[in-house]
Amino acid sequence: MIENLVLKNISKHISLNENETSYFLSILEEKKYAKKNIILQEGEICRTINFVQSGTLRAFYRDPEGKESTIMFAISDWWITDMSCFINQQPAMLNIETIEDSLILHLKKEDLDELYTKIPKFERFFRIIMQNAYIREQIRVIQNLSLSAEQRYYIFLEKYPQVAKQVRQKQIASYLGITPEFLSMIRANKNK
Amino acid sequence: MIENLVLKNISKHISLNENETSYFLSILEEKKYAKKNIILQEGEICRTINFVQSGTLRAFYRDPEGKESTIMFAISDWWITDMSCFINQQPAMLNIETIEDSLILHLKKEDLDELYTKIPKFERFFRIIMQNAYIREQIRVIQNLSLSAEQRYYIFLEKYPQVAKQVRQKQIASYLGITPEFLSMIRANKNK
DNA sequence: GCGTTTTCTTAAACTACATTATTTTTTTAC
DNA sequence: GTAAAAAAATAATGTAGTTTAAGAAAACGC
Repeated sequence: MIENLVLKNISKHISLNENETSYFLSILEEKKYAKKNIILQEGEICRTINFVQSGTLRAFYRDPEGKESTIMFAISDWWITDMSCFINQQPAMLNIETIEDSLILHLKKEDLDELYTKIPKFERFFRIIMQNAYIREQIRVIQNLSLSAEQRYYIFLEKYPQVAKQVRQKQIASYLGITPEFLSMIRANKNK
Repeated sequence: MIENLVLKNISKHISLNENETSYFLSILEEKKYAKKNIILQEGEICRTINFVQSGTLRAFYRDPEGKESTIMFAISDWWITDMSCFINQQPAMLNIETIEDSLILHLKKEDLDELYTKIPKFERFFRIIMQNAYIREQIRVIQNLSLSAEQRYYIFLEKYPQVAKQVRQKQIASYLGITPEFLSMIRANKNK
């Protein structure tokens, strides 16, 4: 069944009865995207938080000169959005694109706000999701400040081996904050 | 009254009745610290999340060679902890020190867990706190990846003018991920 | 208030990573 | 399956930020 994965994801932190489950499922909108589709474009209001049923997504910032910085990858079982713009319902800073064919569940801001009041347990669920996201970003900041590009690359490979297989090297480079050319040099050095 | 500030902080996102208020206050432990005191040392279990009534705090990572990276500053009205180690009740990666004489309210992990079950509104409160922290860190990652040290410095000055006045330049440099010498050069350039 | 310690500044030499350009390899489109 | 496009590798040159060192200014301890 299609909904299994998101319910399993929810059940890691809270448990729902039948009514709650069916209400929750009723506010999700499922959409299929082919690979290389933009699901959120910078400037556009970011209306949904998104659960990846299957596929691979990438969120990235594009600076005024066109240089891309990858902010996060999301694979099956992850939540992804431009959180800042989703919460404030403002034009997105980030772009989110599919890297593989993907099946996404969209949850609208207004439906989430209603969900919090109808089923307060979801406050707990998203408190934990936000907490984990904060911890992840904080660790990334520490690593960006204290480690060399080479160290960050090998940590990335260890931490996200699945992602590393699915995405282009230039996208990994842009996640690490280096050029594809320099990542290429790092990889060439490993045999020395 | 001493407790006013934390109650005002809470009331930004949820409202408490009298019983709830007094229960919440009863689990906070207030402590005074002189300037340059360590309130959390790396390696020690991080048992509390901390609210700054007054003063200034700094959380930093010290790498094996002794180089420090400032992860965050906290002034009056902010919450601060080593979130990763607080949540998992593990040895801290970070150190937290006072930069000025400070008055801190400590909230223990076990009391917070109980608070969530006794007054579920606090799930909402900390959901919002975590969400804001996540958004802040994500924006910091974007800026670290896409901007020069000079640009990051001027953004820091604009965003945290209060902090900038209270902390040493070498601490700002370690927040930006550059050496104090290079920050000094950036500042010298501003007149050119 | 004064000596000591820490921080800040300046400057020269150095390095991690960027840029540009070219070639080779992989992916994509039909 | 093959041509075209995109990505990856390699290498030379360039630069943002580091390191080291030394002097000046500010903060600290008593």
